[in-house]
Amino acid sequence: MTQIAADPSLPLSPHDHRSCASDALAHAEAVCESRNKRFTENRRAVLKLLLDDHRALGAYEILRRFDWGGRSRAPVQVYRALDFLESMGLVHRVASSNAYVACYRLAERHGAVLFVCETCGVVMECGELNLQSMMDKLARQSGFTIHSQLLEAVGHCPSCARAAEAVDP
Amino acid sequence: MTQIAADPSLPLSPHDHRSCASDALAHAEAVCESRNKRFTENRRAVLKLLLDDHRALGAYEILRRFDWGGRSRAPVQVYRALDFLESMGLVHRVASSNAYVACYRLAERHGAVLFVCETCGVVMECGELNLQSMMDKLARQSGFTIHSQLLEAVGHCPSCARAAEAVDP
DNA sequence: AATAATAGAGTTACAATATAACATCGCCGC
DNA sequence: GCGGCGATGTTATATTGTAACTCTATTATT
Repeated sequence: MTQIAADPSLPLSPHDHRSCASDALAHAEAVCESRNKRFTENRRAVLKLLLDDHRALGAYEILRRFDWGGRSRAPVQVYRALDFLESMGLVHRVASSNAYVACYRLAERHGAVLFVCETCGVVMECGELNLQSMMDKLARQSGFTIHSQLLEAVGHCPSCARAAEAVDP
Repeated sequence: MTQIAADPSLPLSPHDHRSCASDALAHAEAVCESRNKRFTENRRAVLKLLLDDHRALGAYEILRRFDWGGRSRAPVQVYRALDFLESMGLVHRVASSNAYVACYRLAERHGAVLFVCETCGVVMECGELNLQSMMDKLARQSGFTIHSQLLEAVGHCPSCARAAEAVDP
């Protein structure tokens, strides 16, 4: 299994996105293989759409872009693929905008800290485990048992922040 | 302005909820007063419903419980009140369940770390600022500017955790 | 290869959540 | 009183997410 830890600021810096996306796709394939799950055409197609860039897409945006080839447009299909991909740790749900973003951290199933730019929509993902363990610690102090965490911040990515600065200094 | 920092595990421990709720209501009144905002009947009524206990309610659950007195049932009204209350820091939105919970930390406008029990629905709120500043720090390292944070954990409160243990050890 | 078991796809219909747009009301300062 | 403005009331609609059921494809078993 590949175990490449992507630079968190990857989406913000210029890079060869074609290989970035194809690596992630190959990784997805490997992950499914290793867990005896089927990486079907629908699942692949949805992931591919999300891998187009480092932005989050809503389920209905995916629905629109999806090639239905004569079949009837059904949100269910998209949600099923998304649920599967999320359970495999290949995409993350962005709760603050009801959207989904491909995961480029080619590591095992994991939580994520997401930074979402409210202007351009780019999503930066950090693997910062300290936050997650602090959350765990906090929970344990009160007897809480955590099943899943949600860590997001909404704001401006560096370039949109500069642009906003320029307009409203 | 009152500045009482509630014990984060308040919702989990037996307490005089009547006074707990009425304190929060009085606080809300004071907050609005001090910021020259009107604490109208609709806003008060929605907050009162949320103050019934330490659980989150969906907007449509509030809609159902709301006393409309002849007026037509409109989600908009509920959302408007919720938006206002949230902007005043009197309620928090629980993104993981599209719901809203009253805030019992009688302090100035603030973010929150929410622990949500997926069994009984109780919401525990922590004022842990370390998490928030860690998030800020992480953001700054990548040039991100944060406007708002979303910190939630879903799991089991102590008593539901014990119950789950008993069933499935 | 035939067959049973199961996971996924396809389809229709619908539930749940949230907002747009616009008219009207009521409070506050003048 | 009146003008401005924030809040309410109303209708309609947009957006997001599931239920329920059938059918097909893949895999395991014989």
